[in-house]
Amino acid sequence: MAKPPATIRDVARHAGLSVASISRVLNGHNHVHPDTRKKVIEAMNALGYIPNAAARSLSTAKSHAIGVVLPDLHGEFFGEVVRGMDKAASERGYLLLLSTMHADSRLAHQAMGTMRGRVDGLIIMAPQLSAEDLAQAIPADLPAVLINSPADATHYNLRIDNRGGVMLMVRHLLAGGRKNIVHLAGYSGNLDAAERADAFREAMQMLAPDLPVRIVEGDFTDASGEQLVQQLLADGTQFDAIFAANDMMALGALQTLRTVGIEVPAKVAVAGFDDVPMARHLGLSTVRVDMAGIGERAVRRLIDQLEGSSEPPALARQSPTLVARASTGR
Amino acid sequence: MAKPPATIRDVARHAGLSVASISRVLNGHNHVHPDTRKKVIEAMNALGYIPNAAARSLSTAKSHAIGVVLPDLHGEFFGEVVRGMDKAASERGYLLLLSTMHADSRLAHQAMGTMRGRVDGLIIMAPQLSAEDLAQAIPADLPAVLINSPADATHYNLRIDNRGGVMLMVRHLLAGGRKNIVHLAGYSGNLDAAERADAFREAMQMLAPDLPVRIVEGDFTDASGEQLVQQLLADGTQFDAIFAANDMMALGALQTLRTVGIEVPAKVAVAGFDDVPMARHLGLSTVRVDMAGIGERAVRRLIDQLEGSSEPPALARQSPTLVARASTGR
DNA sequence: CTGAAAGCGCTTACAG
DNA sequence: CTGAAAGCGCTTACAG
Repeated sequence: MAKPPATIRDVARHAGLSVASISRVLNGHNHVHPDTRKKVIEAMNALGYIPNAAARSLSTAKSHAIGVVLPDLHGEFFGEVVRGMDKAASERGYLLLLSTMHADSRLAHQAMGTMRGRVDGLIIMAPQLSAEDLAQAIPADLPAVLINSPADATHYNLRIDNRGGVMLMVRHLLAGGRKNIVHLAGYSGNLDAAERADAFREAMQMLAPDLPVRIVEGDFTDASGEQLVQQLLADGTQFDAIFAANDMMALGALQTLRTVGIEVPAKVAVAGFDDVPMARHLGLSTVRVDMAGIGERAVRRLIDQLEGSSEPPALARQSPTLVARASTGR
Repeated sequence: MAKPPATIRDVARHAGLSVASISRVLNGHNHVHPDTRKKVIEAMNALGYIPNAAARSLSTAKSHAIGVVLPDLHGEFFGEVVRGMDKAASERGYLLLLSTMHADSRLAHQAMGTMRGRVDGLIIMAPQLSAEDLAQAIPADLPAVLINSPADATHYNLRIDNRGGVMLMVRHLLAGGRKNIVHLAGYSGNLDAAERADAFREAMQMLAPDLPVRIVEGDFTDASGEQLVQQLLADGTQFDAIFAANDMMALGALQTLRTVGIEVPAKVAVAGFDDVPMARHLGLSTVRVDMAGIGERAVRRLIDQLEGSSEPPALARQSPTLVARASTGR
């Protein structure tokens, strides 16, 4: 508010040098005499000089900022993934420009448009967009890395290794002696839900070909988990394990089982996917996805790309881990 | 990657006008002939023109970006508060530059320094910093709005109305006929913990002057909630209600009570503060704070300040609401 | 209502 | 190793 901030010219004047020299030490160039460097640094400190980022960007055509476009993430995930991104970005001297995006693809387009010209690249998480809408929304001239988004031949896409995670849990349930496992799937429009259901089928086929494979579809809410299990009971379906496509549905299942007095894990084992904090609290076995790790990897990869050490686009998978708790055994 | 993006000169050439005219319609200035405006818009569309944000910032000395400095927020809070901020910011045409900050005050300083020159103002949430460290870390020339931070005469500070929230819950517990309420406080270094404990004392004094006031100190973790209640039981303390300073401690309390077979709410009512998702699931009564609302208000207020309609700095409070569930009565 | 031109604060060949 | 100068792409008085 008081005096206008010092510019590079003020520093040059103060140090008795040219602006070019100031710029050189600012950017860590070689070919600067140690004495000169010292004088410059003193002058900068004396004036409390901070380079103007806009001027810098205009000159270099680089913003050193990364745009992050995320959906309306529920629960912890938002915080976790952003934390990972922030870590990776700040380590490499980048700043994060954030925009949450709603399911509407027009808004997605708009969100990315606003960022264009202000960021060097984009990280996009758009599980709810179609491949076409997504392709349309990404500005053609901006490097981008995708997270949990529909396939796309031109961008690096980081996804959860759903197959691996499901395999871990199915193996765990079978090892516990379960014979009749029912999978509560998420709603079919969701990429991860679909992959988990497919993976369940495959895992059963592979690990226990003569056991029955049952899949019923819910919508990722606890209410649907409750309902689905009520339905199974009403139908007289035999089962000794419930493997839900996410923790919320698993919690719903637990709720119903408790209500009707079916012991967990004695009679029925229950497992989820995600490892929300509640899972630990309720002793729910689950599959943990390292969201912070995904955020970190995505940013690292984007920066590598921006700075030239890029490899061809690919589909990478973040491996989940098994978290065994009381709900699947003692 | 292909051709370099169009500049304002390209648009001017394409439209057969001067760059000044392009700029005028871009900025919605009056005194532009409708025909001219039309030509400009056509040219912009034809070239897919997007103004260069850096050049704009350099000219206007405004970035239309807001820096957000948040601590390592646990759980949902991070996502919720950012969502609120993003909403308010995008409504007014601002972008959010995000940086998470760790407890270390040097890092706080650094985080804010990086933002300086790239943002028009700052939103800072620094519950863990001392007033001095905070004052030191905020660049003097940047407008800033504080959230849940130590008092400061020069900035608007938005905090949770802990008194109001505690009052609601104490009134609720008393209305349920509880006579011996024990408050599980958070660790004393925390601002909100201290306010909640004080507020508890005051509320009891005011609403039920002849009932005993008991406060024991924990540290906001569920483990400390478990421990504290075990201790109360071991000491033979009489109580028919536990009001914890946050939900995690309340969950710990529930855990201990269940373990030893004390019925909730028949024998002991349990209440928390925050309304984490788990609270709903476990039927825990609590006090809900609208974090998204806080984020929204903070951003609105900062933008008002940036755009001139500022009022003097003040301490504002976001009112919580009572969420009564099974743990405090039927 | 429109255009020519200066200026915002940097970076970077180009000379020296 | 250092400096003078052009240029990045806008905005905005200043004339007309």
